[in-house]
Amino acid sequence: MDADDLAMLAGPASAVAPRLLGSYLVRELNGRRLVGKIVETEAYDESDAASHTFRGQTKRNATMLGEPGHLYVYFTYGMHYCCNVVCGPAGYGSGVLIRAVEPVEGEELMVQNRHGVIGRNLTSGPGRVCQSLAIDKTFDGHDLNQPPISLVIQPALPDCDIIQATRIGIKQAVEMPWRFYDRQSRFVS
DNA sequence: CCGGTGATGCCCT
DNA sequence: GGGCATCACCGGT
Repeated sequence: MDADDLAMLAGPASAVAPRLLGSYLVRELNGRRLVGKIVETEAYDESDAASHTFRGQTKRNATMLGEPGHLYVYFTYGMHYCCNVVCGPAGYGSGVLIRAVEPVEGEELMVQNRHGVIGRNLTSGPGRVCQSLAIDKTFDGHDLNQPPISLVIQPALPDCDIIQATRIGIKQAVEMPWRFYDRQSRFVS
């Protein structure tokens, strides 16, 4: 990421979320590279009742109020990790949940991380993304400009390929249309 | 293909 | 002590 990319991430989550479609999440693991193309995202913002930051800063969500371009990882439902790209200015709690990626490189190792799951279910869903790329809470706060997890921004998808919809799995603010996915991808949750 | 449900642990109230 | 930004598995279609 260069200075322009970081400036983009400092913008509002609802603008960053569609902009991240088509970019790459790169994970270096055991000397190998795992690359996933981001194909589904959701925006979360402190003005938003579904967001972890809605009720202010806590020990769990502190990363989300930090510097844009870092990774916010949280644990949920007793067994899954989910990861977000922190966005917005420092001090403002917002981020973009990575809900699905498409394997681009290192698919065999992703399958191994997922205990043999193959096909669409390999990486379609936020818990699956983290498991396939071996991302856990130890990476909460990680700078996405540094190995072993980095974000490589690609050109924006054309508008005609971006579908906007309501978010999944939440009980608050269900009507906000802050989920975005790539129409061309079969790896959407 | 679809909906229901059990698993399971941490954070917040 | 309740609730959760989920997943895998099961059964019925």
